[in-house]
Amino acid sequence: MRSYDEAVGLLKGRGVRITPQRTAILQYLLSHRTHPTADEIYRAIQPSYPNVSVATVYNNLRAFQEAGLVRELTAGDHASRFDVNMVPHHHAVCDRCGKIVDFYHPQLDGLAEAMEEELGFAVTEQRIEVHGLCRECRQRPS
Amino acid sequence: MRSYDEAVGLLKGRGVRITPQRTAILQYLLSHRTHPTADEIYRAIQPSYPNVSVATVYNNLRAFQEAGLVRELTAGDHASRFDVNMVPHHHAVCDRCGKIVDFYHPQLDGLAEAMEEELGFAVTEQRIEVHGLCRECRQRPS
DNA sequence: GTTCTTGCAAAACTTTTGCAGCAGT
DNA sequence: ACTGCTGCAAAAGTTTTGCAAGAAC
Repeated sequence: MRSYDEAVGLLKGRGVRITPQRTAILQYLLSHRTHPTADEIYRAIQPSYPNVSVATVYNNLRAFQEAGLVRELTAGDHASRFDVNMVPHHHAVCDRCGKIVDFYHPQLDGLAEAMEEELGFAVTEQRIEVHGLCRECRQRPS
Repeated sequence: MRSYDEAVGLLKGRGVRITPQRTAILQYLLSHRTHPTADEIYRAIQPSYPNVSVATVYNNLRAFQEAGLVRELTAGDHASRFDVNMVPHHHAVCDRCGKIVDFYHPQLDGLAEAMEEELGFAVTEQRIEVHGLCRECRQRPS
């Protein structure tokens, strides 16, 4: 998912109404590709929409998920994180600074087919997370 | 990690004391390779150890993690799950019955090296989760 | 004996829910 | 106008914490 218009088009196509709150959440997700938590989104849009509630953020993130617009991730801490990038990709989570870098590696293609053959498992989603230290944190003393 | 004795040896080697509660948790993990949640473990050992507290289960799962004996997973629901299998492997989560099947596929080897070269990222852990329907659930009507 | 662990209750935090009023289509 | 969304507060669920008493080494 790249542009706001594209995202709104998708939502409308699935019968999801466009409200100011949803616009705000969507804009935040699209302009901060940092895989924020629900609470981060809430605090970010709070100044401009002083009366959005946390519940609304959760409701809408779920609505977006059901529409196939975002996925829910987990970075190891105990709060879900959300990702609007629907192009297949994976995540490198830095365990020191918490940053999540998207990456793609062709080595991981074909896994779904292999699993279907070997285990009879019908894959609907791959969730590949690699943990470690990013380039910057490696060069910094602990 | 395969046997109880092996696990206890590792814990002792790291200065982790062996208590009845820890024994119970460990035995449960080793005999139920179902990647239970903290609460499942709590309820399972409750009859035999009527006064263990949930806090103790959490404390000990964390102690085990720090000793490198278990890893924390997430199956998409909002409770952490715990895994004693320290042999490199991945997880196929059935989104209908919740079962987690361990699997290993050589296609996933070498990923860490590739990431180090391309992104300068020092990988400490791979967390590969595939979601979908298991063989049994596919054959069952929804 | 020393130090780590337990157990309790309470707190902190994340996520969901019910429902009256409101807004998008 | 219809239907779905919002916002509030409250509930449900998960995880952490403080501390005195007890247990492992």
